[in-house]
Amino acid sequence: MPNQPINPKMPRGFMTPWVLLLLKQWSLHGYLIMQHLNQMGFSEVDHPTLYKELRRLENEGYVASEWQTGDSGPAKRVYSITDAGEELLLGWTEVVSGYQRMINGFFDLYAQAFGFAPVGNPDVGNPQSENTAEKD
Amino acid sequence: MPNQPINPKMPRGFMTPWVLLLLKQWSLHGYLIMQHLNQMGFSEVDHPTLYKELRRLENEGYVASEWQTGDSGPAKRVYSITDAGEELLLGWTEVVSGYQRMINGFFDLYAQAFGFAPVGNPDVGNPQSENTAEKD
DNA sequence: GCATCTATGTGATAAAAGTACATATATGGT
DNA sequence: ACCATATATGTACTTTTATCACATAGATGC
Repeated sequence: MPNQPINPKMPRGFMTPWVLLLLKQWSLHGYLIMQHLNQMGFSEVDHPTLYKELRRLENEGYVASEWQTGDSGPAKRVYSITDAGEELLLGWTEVVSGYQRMINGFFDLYAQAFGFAPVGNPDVGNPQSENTAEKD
Repeated sequence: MPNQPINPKMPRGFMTPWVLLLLKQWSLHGYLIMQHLNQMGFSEVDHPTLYKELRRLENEGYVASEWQTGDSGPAKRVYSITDAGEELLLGWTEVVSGYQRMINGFFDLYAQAFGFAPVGNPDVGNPQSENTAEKD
């Protein structure tokens, strides 16, 4: 395993549909969104990146926020999705479907190139022994 | 469908594993790699981005290139993967598996939020009529 | 009193991507 | 002969994006 150069940075454009979908399901503040994203596999979301993205989405009318004081701890800016945001989410969902097809294509080619699917990938039956590779 | 703000740009870090995998399977020059990537779903790969990425991968020893003159048309810089590149590909494959899990998580949450999977998504059986949504 | 967790933000810098420009071979059309 | 287009690769500049460091503040545990 190479240890240095892999930087699986999730770009803002990759994060957006997840944020919109989370806000479709729940009303959340930034800190909670960050924790949800981490749970869903986003490695170490940079919090300024997320807060700036939320601000941008709000400026463009896709989410709305209001301060939640009252309860314990520091004030929370709670976001909820708008109608425009739900529409945007539908468009982004098609994009994520495209990502999914690309990833399926990756593992198809992987199986072609190596003769078997990588360990842990549910795509193919992972023989690992009955190696029917036919590389030329 | 929103028409303006969705930018499904594939970042370089997203493109890398596909490039390495293509070069694991074949020796290709940049122009052909670009066409393969387009076929695999990368929308409009920016050619300077790809050429710079190939140059970077070569500088870091993950691919090697040699000029192919001789045949018709302009000279082609044909790339092939190195041993280090194959190792890197294995690392990236795990990352792509992570992407896959994230996308599966997206569609799971989508089904939760909307009560059904989006049209065209193979994840769930797409009832679309027997809508058993249980949104609170 | 101090560290840590929660919670949100700003400002400066560094990295990355996109745009425009540039070159060259080859082919097909007018 | 000239032009447009497809192939094929590249550089330079600008803009966008992301990261890092810094900053604040309430609450809890030691």
